Amino acid sequence: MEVLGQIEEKWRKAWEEAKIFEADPDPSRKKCMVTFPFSYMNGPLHVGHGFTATRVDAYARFKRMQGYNVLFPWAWHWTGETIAGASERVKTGDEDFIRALREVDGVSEEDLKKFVDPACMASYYTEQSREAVKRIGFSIDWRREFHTTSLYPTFSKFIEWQCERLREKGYIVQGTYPVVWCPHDESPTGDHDRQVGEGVAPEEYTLMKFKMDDAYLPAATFRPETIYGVTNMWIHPDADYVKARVNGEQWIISEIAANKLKEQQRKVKTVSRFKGKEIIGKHFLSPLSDRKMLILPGWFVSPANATGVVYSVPAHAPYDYLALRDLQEKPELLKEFGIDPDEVKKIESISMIRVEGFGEHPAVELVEQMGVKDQYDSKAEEATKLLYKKEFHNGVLKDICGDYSGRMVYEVKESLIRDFRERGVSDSMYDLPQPVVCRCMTPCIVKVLEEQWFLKYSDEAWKEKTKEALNQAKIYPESAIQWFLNIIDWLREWPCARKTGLGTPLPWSPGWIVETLSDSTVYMAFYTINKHIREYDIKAEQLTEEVFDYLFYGKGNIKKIAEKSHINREVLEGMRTEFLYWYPVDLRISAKELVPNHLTFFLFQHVALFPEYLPKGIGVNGVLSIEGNKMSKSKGNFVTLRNAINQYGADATRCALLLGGEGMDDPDWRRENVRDVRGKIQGFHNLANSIIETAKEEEVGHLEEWLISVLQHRIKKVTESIETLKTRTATENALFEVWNDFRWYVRRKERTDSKVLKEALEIWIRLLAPFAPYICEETWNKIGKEGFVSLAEWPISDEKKVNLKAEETESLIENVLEDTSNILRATKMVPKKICYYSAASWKWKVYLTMLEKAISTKVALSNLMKELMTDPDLKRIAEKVAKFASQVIEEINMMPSDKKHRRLKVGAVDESQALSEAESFFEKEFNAKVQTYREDDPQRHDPKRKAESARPYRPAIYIE
RNA sequence: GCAGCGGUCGCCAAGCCAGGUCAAAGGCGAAGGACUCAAGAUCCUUUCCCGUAGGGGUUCGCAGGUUCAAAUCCUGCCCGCUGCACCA
Repeated sequence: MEVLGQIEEKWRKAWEEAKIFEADPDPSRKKCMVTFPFSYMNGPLHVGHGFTATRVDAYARFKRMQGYNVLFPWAWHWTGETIAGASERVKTGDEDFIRALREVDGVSEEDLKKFVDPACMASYYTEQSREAVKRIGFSIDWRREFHTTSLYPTFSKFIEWQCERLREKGYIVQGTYPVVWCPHDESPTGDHDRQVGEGVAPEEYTLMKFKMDDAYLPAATFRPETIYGVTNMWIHPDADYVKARVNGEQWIISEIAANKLKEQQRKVKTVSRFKGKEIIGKHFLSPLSDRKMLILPGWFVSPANATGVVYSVPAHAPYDYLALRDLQEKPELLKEFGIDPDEVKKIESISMIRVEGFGEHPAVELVEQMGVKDQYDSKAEEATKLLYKKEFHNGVLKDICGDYSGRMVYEVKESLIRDFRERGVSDSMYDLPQPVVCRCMTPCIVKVLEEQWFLKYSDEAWKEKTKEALNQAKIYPESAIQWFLNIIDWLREWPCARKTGLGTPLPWSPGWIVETLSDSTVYMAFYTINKHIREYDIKAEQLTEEVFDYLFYGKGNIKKIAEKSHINREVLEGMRTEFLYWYPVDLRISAKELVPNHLTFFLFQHVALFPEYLPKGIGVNGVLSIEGNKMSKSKGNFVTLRNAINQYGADATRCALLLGGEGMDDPDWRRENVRDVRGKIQGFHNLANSIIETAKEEEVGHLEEWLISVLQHRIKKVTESIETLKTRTATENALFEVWNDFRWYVRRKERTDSKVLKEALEIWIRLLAPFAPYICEETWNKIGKEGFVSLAEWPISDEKKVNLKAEETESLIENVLEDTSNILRATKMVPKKICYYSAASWKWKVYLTMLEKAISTKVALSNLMKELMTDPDLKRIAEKVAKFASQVIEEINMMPSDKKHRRLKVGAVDESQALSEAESFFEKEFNAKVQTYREDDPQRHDPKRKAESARPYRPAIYIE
């Protein structure tokens, strides 16, 4: 381990000194720009990042070896609320959080003190992570590195330019929408920022406006269609209500509701304050029929829910029925409100929805059926939900429902809400169906956020073009394409600015900061020019819109731009060249969780801003788990990249990650596996060394031909796999399959001193280099090659070196080995002597004839025999021929066509020679004397007359 | 609920799109053996069941279907994982 560690350190330094990963434009070479989404610096990089990034790096290294001019840049994401929030938690002394920083991230006390400044925190993790990225051996051009936010002013200028261009094209618009809002943080509260209420979103209630004296009772409901069945009103007798002027009208609502409405763009002025009981017993009018009805006490009513005013439809709402029944059965409850019990008794349910499986009054039936006791019974909630669902999907509105009579509820719901609104009989308000509490422990409300900035991902034309962009790109794996298409359709306006957190202020609206998923979409273009910005120390002020327009669009007069910006003309041209050379992005890879947001935004924004430079490839991979569990700091199974490298080394970490999985499957990080892979790396090193040290034998025999031949297939497989980002398959082949080839060779040959073996090793090292670059660099050097393997030429599969005969002969030997062992196992014999009999040459003649026929048609025995009998030699032994043919006919008909072609091409194999040559091998394997004969050798030793059962590729076997 | 991915011989994981080479790659684990004074490393064998001659039987989430032939194609079902928006 110690040795491997030193090797890695040595080569990392060598790469750095030789600057081999610094890539500059070179028109004579094809370019390849690969990227990994910059990671968010609220913590150290972990092995999950490592997984995706290693895929990028393996591809980069592969392409570099293929001769491409490869650029793999790197940057850090600091934008957003999270770092600011984390820093805040340090400031306020959140013990759990601080413990995690100490224990998981290994932050020292001294550094911890600095974390009260979010920039220091981000900077700390950036330093740490850069170190890890270097040590794992990613082939990065560090000259282009940066981090986001206004703390990196030149990048901020780029974001400003991006926003301006988007707005100019009409892709950034303003809108007013309701959000879940934390009054303390003064910002929207996303799902992950919540202590309570995951998944809860603002819902719009319809408020039916019932007239009462000089005011309205705006009763809240999700089912305004039930207005036709209203019988009374519910008010909580003990809750606080107000009469308030709301946008010019007098409303009677709960006090809580009045406060809520203030946040929803309503002018609310409280006129008077009172307990609910004060209006109970009064009468009000239905907005549709002028029917006079009674306000009754409803203890189930929550003043915290919507307006705290509820109208009653006992025929269709279990709560309403229950509450009414309670009052009718216990008239004493009415006493304190001075209501005449007879008037309440006279209230009858009004049936207005017909629904299959129920009679006139579904709510009544359901309550009886489920045995709900009263309005306080928890089963009432259940019954309500059930009935709502039923009536919505299957309910038909009855004749008393005016224009909507005879229609299905779900059909008319939307237009009904709109109609009521237009006729002025209803209004609406937002509220949360369940409580939401922010992480800062403040209960959240709904706020209608005014004039927020949105990216207009709802734009149909934009969507269409984005689909085209997707279409022209290579997506790995292909199964992700459909997902992307769905996401493109599904996206709507995306809020692209926030009020708080780190980031770049919107240039035209400084109170707003560009949000994280919006400043991370086209920044790859910034890599191309940041090299110069850093080299020539170009200041943010110099990076005007005109400069960017020139660099990215070639717009404007360069002379004037150079003068105005005080950037050298040559420098500007160099930057322009650099952009033109590197763009578009050839490959971007991320975990699949970014498909519904970042990766799709990445496409959208390139369509908008760089339509000539659309991304060429996108890779999506699974999400890494740790020992089968989701990785998380609180679970204590958080594995940082740094720790992984410390424990197992870079090469082992890389290979273990790559071997974990490909496609969209979730790979799993297992200590056992990594440890083992580390052993393999060590083993490779040892084997390579022994081959290098002993190579001297010049002779090229059958086994050498075989090894070089099979290696050609491995080259092809690895090349194709990595090209299509099947990184697991690629690594598996480069590491294990090639290893097995070498192992078989050594086992058969019983020596490792062939020069061909060393040649084969040269191929192997190169095949493995993208995955385990350090150990390959070391062995490449040891084998005596000049230069870095990182820059060596990728092996090319050479058809001419494929030797089918050698391969088929070798597979013959393997078959014989296997068959012999099988016999030994079945008979439980300990062999003293083994005899092999190779098939007679007439059998080969028949066999090959059959193969040839089988290429085009299914071979029938009768036709075949007719043809064979035209050959006088065969005719003489017709009986034997017929017997043999019938034995192999099934095998031949079942044989897949490429195998038929192979064997035909190879023709007759000299099995006798092959077997004789392998005699000593078999003797060693079975620890017995081995003799080989031809089937028709008259001198053969064959007491059990086995020889005649010999078939091509299937010699007969006799064991004593 | 909507959408995406998946369910393979102890575990991880290929194969499935282009049906026969599939009892089904590779890795791990396990058992046995070689080497060694010993341990480790390495190498070999076995690892669904049966079998005294290279063979046979039962398998690829479940149930059907298509086909000479299905892990692979079709239909229905069951079970996991992930995403679903003001947020990285």
